[in-house]
Amino acid sequence: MRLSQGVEWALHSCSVLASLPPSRVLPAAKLAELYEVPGAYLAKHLQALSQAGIVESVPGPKGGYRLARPAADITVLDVVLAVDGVDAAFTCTEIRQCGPGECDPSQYSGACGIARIMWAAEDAWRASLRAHTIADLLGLAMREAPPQKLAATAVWMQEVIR
Amino acid sequence: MRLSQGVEWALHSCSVLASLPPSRVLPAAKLAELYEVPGAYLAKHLQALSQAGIVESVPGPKGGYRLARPAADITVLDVVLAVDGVDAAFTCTEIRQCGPGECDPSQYSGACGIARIMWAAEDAWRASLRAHTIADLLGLAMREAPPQKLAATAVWMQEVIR
DNA sequence: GTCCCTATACTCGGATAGCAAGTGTCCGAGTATAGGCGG
DNA sequence: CCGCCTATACTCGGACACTTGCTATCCGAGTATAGGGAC
Repeated sequence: MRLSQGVEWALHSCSVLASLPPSRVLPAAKLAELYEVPGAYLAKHLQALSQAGIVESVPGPKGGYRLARPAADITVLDVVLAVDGVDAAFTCTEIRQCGPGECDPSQYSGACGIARIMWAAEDAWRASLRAHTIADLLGLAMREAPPQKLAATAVWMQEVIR
Repeated sequence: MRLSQGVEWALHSCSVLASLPPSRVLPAAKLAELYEVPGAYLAKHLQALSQAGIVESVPGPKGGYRLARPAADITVLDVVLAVDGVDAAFTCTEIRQCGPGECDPSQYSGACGIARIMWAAEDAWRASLRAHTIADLLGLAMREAPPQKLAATAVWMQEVIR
């Protein structure tokens, strides 16, 4: 089980967008520059966030991205599902119904026990991610990043802000 | 995030192996027949379980696989990690250190906040899987499968058992 | 001087190649069995 | 009749193609701005 690289980028990007003044936007190219990642590829993930209604885009010059709602109303789970897809990691193919003594599917009450356990674990994973918001991420970064880094980022952002 | 198909097969296979009489074995080909899956591919996953010390193999005619320890001592997590790999789903590439104002890594105290949250969620997922054993799976199957299916499987197993 | 029009440049958005990992298959190494042979 | 030897057949184990999905990139559609011209 492996999580897409884009999840990390998307979470960091949302954290930065959360620090923008209201109604200001930041282009994808600048975000890519901030993290030294391929701009065109980061744009693809921001597109996914846009379609999920997490960020909204402003076209044209002076355009860019901003959060679509308050950072405290966006959970980490929202971002992860938007980038990585909403499908469950475990898919039950009902192989319990194969082999000797095949019965009518109606004979089985409820889902396969193995699937229930796997899905319960995923629910625990989702619940843990749902317990944190983008606002939490920004708070952590503000509190734990080196002061020198915070200052440099603030200066840089003043220059590229729209 | 997507879990390998082999995880489902491995869990079902372990559940069946748990129902074997002591010291008896079942060949991979018979397990594949029971679930109507490609035998050679299932063998690949059983190999992974063998290397992880979850099942042990008996070579030669009358050979096959059996659990390496009591079913109650094998957690679902053990099987999942053996088949899918032990690497964390989320990998932190420390992109927080990139961009303007780059500092010495020693300036950062502890892991990135985003990584901590993602890893905590994975811990919750692992804990949920660790709470169930192969013995639980067998119990569920015995209790919930249609009686007709249970009987047919028991007959089939008497024929192919080693 | 002011207003309007046009050309420009910059943004997002989706469609297009490349590559790694999961998927599926095959053949070789090793061993317990079954049959034949000798005593 | 009993024991030993050999050939056999069946098992696991690792090495080899193929497909799906993630990774990375490019070009076209749309818009706000800036400059120039007309009034």
